[in-house]
Amino acid sequence: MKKSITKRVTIRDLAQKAGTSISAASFVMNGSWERHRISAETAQRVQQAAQELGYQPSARARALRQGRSSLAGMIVPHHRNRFFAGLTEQFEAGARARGLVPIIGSTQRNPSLEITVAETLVAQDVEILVVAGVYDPSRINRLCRKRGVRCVNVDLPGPDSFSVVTDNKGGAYELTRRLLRSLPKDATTGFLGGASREYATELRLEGFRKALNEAGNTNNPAELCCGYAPSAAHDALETLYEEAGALPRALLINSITAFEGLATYWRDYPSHFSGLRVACFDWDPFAACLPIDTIMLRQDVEGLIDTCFEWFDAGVERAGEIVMLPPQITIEDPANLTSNEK
Amino acid sequence: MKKSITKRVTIRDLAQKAGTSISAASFVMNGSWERHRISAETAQRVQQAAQELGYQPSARARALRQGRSSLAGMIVPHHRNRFFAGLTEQFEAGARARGLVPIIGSTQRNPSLEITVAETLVAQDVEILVVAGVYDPSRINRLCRKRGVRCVNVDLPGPDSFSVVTDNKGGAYELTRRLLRSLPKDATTGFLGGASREYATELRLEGFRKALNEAGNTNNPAELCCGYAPSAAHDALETLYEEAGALPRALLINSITAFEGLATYWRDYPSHFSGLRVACFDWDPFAACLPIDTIMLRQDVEGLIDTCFEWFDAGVERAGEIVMLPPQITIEDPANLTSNEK
DNA sequence: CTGAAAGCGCTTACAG
DNA sequence: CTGAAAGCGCTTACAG
Repeated sequence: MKKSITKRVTIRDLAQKAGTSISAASFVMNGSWERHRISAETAQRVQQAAQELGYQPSARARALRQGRSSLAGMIVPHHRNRFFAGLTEQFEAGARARGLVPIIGSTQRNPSLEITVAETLVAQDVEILVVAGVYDPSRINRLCRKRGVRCVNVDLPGPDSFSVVTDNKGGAYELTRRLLRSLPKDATTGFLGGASREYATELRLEGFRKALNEAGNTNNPAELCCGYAPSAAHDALETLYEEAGALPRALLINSITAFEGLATYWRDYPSHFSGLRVACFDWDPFAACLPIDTIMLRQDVEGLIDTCFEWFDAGVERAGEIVMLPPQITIEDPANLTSNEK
Repeated sequence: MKKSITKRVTIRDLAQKAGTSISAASFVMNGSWERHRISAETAQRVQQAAQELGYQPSARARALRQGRSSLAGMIVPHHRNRFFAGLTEQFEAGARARGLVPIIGSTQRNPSLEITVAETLVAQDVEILVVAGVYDPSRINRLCRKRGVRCVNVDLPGPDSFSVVTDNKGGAYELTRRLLRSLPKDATTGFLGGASREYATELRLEGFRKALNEAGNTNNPAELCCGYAPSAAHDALETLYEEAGALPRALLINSITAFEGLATYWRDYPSHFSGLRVACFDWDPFAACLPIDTIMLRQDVEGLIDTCFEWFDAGVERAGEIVMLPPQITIEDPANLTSNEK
């Protein structure tokens, strides 16, 4: 005995109202009625009835029957910067272009939330899972494999799935080279943010050191891998200043969140920045407006996601393979990048 | 070049492996086995088998059977600023706390995408739909009503659903009052961004004008409702400067995206800003570091979303009712605080 | 051209 | 205590 207030309009109601069989109604609703030689007049009646009833098929019932969910899942740490916001928006667009409904879960860099979110997405039978910026992609990769979900890593690669990443070493190398231009050969330098022993940070450090070597800079750089929190970056700068009596002439900032700490430090002590050049491995429109001598790099957000979908479309697994994308643009004028803002 | 054909593990496989009936397996899997007097030994066997098989129930099959999807939907324009990023993160947390899987769709302020996204969410049978920053909430509200989906508007209210919004008029009034402090009584003023005839913009304009009136400022303010695009705000400032020969002494910026345009304009012409005070109806950490004399307001993102869920939990419809929340914090750039207050 | 029927993977009232 | 069976709302091969 059902006693729901608004009872769902089902395909049965639709068929009844249109005076057709259920299958005819189904064929009309998903556009295959001509192929099934339903008469135009019948199709018309069904569409009319659907209109009047406000009928819309249940995506879940359809998915269950068809064995495919039409859902596309993605995991990111959060949405609070342009890199992740760009990834998720591109992901949404790519998913919709393929008739998939995007589901994005954020994990706040919390390892246990990561696995929980992955499990809920897998339980929804997502057809693809894009994993970005998690603590341990392998666990998620294996979970997906077990459940037959196609999984791809972005930003941080893993041995158990196909991965697509930015050329961290090359990008950091190029940034550092530009940073050192027009500075004295043995200028003091520093690297701020990220976590040592972490994939991206290590590679960026390598690129940073390589550029220093090539420039013949023999000064020991300050390497401050203080994590991603803005406050930690702020404090690291403060300590550095107190110990050395000055900030380094050239600073490579590893991630926009660390740059946030630098911005607040700059606001507190603008005079400490005179003659100082900064480069940042990421981009933000407001950050680019600060009157700090800064070069910003923008990762190829669109390319990263597009590559994931191309891999998905091709249907070939390529587990363990890593595609590396060059950072797209080195930004000195952010004005041309804000055009897609509304 | 191989595609693994992993057949889905169903509850039937689980029951078979554990040597129990399907219903027993089901009871064990969703934790109600004690209530159904399944022996501990049987439960143990089922859990063991589930572990070995990597069995996880299909959320969609369960949803279909139970008549509830455990999905929570939200619509936002995009994720590229702290206001919307904050809303979606709070929404995710609230949904997960209730055992719901969050699905967030962004629409890039495109009216036809808005309705498409709403339809896909409704087709997924979301149990609640939170609508923020769309062009026309009413259409979506009606769609939901027809399909029995509980719908709530955030930011922009509508007559057909419960709505929760920031106190736009009060916030703008307060911002403007602070803006005018220590400025001459008849200082030139301006309002930049948003769209005239739009709900939030009109109310903020009202608050702005009210504060001007109270201050006895009889100067005609420049009201530039140029939309939300940073480039439009930038151009509006440029035009204003050319026409008037100077920017107004006090500027209220309606939304952080318009402030982005102001930031780029400031970068191009910092000298135009001397003696100028700015207030912004939104907040961004980098924007707050710019050396512009700025007061920023932060909407109560947490409160807005929490109120939605409280309404959802209560189960009462309250269509047409509007709950208004005061902006939570007024953030002032500490760099500029020394001369003023605190 | 159209309809009756099986079945996707679950849950749960009911019978044993 | 446990199992057989109905049914959620669809799709589609198959029979008529």
